[in-house]
Amino acid sequence: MKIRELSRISGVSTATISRMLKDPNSVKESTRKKVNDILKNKGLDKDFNIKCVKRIMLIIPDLSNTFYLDLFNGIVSVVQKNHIPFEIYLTNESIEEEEKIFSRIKDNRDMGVIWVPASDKRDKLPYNKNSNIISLVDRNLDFEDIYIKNLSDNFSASKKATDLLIEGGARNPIIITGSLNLSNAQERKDGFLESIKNHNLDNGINRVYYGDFNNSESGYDIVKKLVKEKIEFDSILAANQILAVGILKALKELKLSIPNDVSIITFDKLVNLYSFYENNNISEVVFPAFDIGTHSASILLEQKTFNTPKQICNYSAEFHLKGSEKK
Amino acid sequence: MKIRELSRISGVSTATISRMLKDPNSVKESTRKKVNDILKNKGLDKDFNIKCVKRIMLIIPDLSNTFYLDLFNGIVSVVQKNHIPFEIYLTNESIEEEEKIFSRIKDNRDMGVIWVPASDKRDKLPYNKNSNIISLVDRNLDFEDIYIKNLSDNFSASKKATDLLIEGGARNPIIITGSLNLSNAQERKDGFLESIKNHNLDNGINRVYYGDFNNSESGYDIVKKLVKEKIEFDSILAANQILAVGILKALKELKLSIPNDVSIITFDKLVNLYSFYENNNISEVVFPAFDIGTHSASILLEQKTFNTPKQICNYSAEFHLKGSEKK
DNA sequence: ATGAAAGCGCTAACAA
DNA sequence: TTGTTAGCGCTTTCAT
Repeated sequence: MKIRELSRISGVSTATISRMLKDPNSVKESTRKKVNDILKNKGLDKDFNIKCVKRIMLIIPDLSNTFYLDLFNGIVSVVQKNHIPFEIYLTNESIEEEEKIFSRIKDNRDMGVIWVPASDKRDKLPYNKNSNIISLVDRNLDFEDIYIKNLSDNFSASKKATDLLIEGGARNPIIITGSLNLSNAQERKDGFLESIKNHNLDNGINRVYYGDFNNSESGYDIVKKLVKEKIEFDSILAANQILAVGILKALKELKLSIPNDVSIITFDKLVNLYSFYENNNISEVVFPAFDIGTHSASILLEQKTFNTPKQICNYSAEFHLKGSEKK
Repeated sequence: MKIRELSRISGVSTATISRMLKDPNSVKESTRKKVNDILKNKGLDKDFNIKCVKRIMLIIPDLSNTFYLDLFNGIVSVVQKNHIPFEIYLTNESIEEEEKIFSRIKDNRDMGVIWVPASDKRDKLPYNKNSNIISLVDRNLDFEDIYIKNLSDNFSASKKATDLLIEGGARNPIIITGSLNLSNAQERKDGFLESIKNHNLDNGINRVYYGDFNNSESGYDIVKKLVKEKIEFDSILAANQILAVGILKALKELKLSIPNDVSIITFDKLVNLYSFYENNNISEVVFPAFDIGTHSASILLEQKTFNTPKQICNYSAEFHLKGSEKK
């Protein structure tokens, strides 16, 4: 099926059809409807993609943690069902790599991009908002030009997790979070501090320790150092899965029991293949990564124009409570 | 830069350039060289892709195990360096899904496909060999028309692993492998049996047990059942990582010590994030997944024609010996 | 906002 | 194997 044929059966000129396929908004609503109805009735949707976004690209730091892998699988489930070409690029948290990737697609106006930014630290966006439709995921950026955001409500989740720890008997909780370059780490810290304040606990800011979201050893080192320097704590909020692994190892070596000596909640799923082997009873704060993936992809496919209104979606965490939060 | 311009500066007609870009072999070597030299000298390689494969697609069951994830990362490292569009599709081991994906790309002659087949059980190939260039990975298929294969030498690796177990003192080794629908499972069984035969151990075929490569519980159940039914064994070759996890859990619950009561080697890396937390001293048979990924991608990008000669690459395993194989 | 018509860039047919 | 030429399909221009 060619434009000329569609023009013939719809009584609309080839030029108008051509315009419509490139940018639906450049054609009057009634004309568009006429052509679309014909496409639907004759089942020609496959020949002519009338959507604004005809393929999707995922730009993401890596696929090394379960959140990203679930996110990826969610996206795949949508693109595969809709027969949408799907590309993936890894930035390895490098802004330069990210810019290279964006520069290569700047002329592909039919490309929708699902983007997990490499870092929050940047002066400008790496793309032109008139070239690509972007669906931001997981890490927030403070630019006016980002219209679609799929974010985790880290602040509320962290606040609630801390509430649970304190209501579970913690008198002296701490948080071990990641670099403040990451909005996640920042927001999880802020939610923690909010709960601390609400419960009238003192020394809020002194309860915050900074590790590395990509390095278990940093969590391990922090716990070991605290104990060595006799800095007291009776409860830990681990701000991600990778830190939690190091923290748990340190607690084990120090023979501190969970939850009696130290209660704990961690962000992210600790479970994976090995959960079959190793029972773990650590309470988790889990964001619906798969759903975030399906939604961030679907919302791109629904776009009919570049002039999209702001669509900011905040996902709430699920709490998988297994007892480790209660003394 | 357009064909017309290249035609002008090279003194070759637009038609010939067009032909050359579509299939380099349709143009005389000297003419091709003349045009290619101009492209190189003027740095126009970016405008005209003179390769046969202009983009790469990975068709793979899933990304849930470390072998596939490493393979994926190897491929990504190549496509990203070469600025090659890269798509990925998951089949979830469904041949129907696989056929759908192939049918959608059958007219994209510039697409190179890296393919991990969903299953060995099939009557015909799901693609036309004149439409796409395929690089088969990990699972073998017995069709004449597959010219590029990147396979693991499962037979030799399994034979050597079994040799190590027996030389380490095993008198009564068994293998727990996967469904015979998978060439991996098949070949690992055959390598095991070869070693058994070479060492003049009896009852070869009775030493083989079949679990499910995707289900740890099957490995767990087999070990439990063997002990319950008092079927003796003093050594296990676990034919993949997922089975190994279940096997290890069963051995732990049965209080069978490794390697004294039962020596063991497993295929695939057991290490992952949790290796930081959980020390494991299990010997592993590991294929170079990352390298297989880079090679299977590179070999596609090097193709200059559809009439490619057979290129079958067999990768040897690395043995990460940690003592669990020696009694 | 639309259609007629010209234009663009690539490909296929054909002849040498 | 190559160039000429006609053609195809889509886009852009321009006039209304």
